[in-house]
Amino acid sequence: MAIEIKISLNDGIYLRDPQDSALGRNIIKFSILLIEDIGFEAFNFKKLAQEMNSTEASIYRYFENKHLLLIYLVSWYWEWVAYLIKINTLNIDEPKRKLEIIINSFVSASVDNPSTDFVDESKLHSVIIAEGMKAYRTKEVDDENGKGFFKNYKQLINNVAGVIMEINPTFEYPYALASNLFEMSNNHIYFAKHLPKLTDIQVGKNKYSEVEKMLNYFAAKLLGYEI
Amino acid sequence: MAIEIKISLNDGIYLRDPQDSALGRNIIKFSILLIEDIGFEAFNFKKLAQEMNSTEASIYRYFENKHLLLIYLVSWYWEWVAYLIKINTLNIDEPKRKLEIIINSFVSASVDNPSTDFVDESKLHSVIIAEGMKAYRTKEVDDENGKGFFKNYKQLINNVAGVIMEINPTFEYPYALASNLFEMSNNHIYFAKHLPKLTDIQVGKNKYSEVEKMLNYFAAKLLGYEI
DNA sequence: TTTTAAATAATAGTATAACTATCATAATAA
DNA sequence: TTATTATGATAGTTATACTATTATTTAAAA
Repeated sequence: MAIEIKISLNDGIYLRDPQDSALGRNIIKFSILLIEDIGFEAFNFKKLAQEMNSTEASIYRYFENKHLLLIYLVSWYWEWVAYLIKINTLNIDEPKRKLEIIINSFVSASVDNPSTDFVDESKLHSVIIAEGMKAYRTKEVDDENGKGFFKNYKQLINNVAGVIMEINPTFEYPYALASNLFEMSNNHIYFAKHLPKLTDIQVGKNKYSEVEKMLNYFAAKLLGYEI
Repeated sequence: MAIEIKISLNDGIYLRDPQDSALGRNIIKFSILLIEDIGFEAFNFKKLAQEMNSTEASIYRYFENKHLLLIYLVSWYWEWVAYLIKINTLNIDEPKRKLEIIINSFVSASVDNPSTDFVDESKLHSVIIAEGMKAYRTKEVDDENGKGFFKNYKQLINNVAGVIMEINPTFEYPYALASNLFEMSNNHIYFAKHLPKLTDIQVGKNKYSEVEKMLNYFAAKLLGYEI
């Protein structure tokens, strides 16, 4: 029996909570698959409706537009990573070990760890790597940030920054390092796949161990400890 | 008298070279202003035509679509930064000092250093910070990379990686550090302006000295030297 | 169980975006 | 001066991003 987690997200993002109905869950499920397949620019609600045997109008009852659907997916991902970090660091006291687990969670949020049957975390991770930043690189960012749409991300970074400060209380850039580790993780997986001249690491199919090693190295050097 | 630099960009990006005509230069000039103003998603050729008192059809004779125009702007920016780095490191031998100049160029490519009268480098920098990554986070990236559309970026990173290897020949991630310094620079300027909880630094109006300080600190720590 | 309400489907319609085509006119080059 | 090319003016096509309406199914309440 699968444990069902109800992920808690800002209800301003959606018109009707997609977790509460079969149609809603289908929207999430198929949007991840379709965005991964054709990319966010080519993705639209008409194609999504076709893919899931529903109608455009039905999808519009859940999300105002595809931009807000992307924010939903991205928020889901952030919550999912936060959850992974939480359960995997529950019994850990050593902050350096905690950061190692955090980095592992950034890199391998993909693997073998399903939260629900309708979200394929591995594909969601692919979507985040390729499209995630488009959720907050828009002219609406200030308005949407004011509405709390990005609080999951800020919360996640806040938690990571806390661990960084535990490791080295005099380090001047805990928040910047935290967000950079997350962004760098996604960036360099993307670079390795598409623009390899921009990185030194290589990745295999869902094998991101070199990225993990690099992030651990960066963190250790910056915070002044040996791995 | 202003020195006119003809920037050399991959001619697959455009249909007709915008540098070669008044209309073309206007397209570049006004697209920067308009994208900065309304954002890339809301930007289109019809609005651009209105803004510059021309027609949609005329603009389409220069660029296939707005995506390729963005690639053009981004490539211009990369070339511009590379040029800045080149002239400012001409007489510098010390690689640490070179990296300092590189970081300064990433951060303040904006200020007081016009290359041409039709490109406002400061506004272009703003556009790159907010929209730059959208040029290469698309489903077409592999195809376009194959056509050489991103070679300006790869070249720039290659040069920076060269300096990094001069400083520390045993450092394992010269390309990743180079691209990360560039991406981090734009990211944290953006974060400081729009999502300040994701960073530790603050920025003023075109005053990015804290970003510069942070990047210098990161570089020094990672490469093992004192600033 | 029926009746009522709510969710979804089916269909149609509008406005705008993203182009393409055609022809006239202006500027430039041969 | 004529031929060529660039631009402008205008119109048209297809696709996207929605909104509206009504019918039908499903679920909840009485």
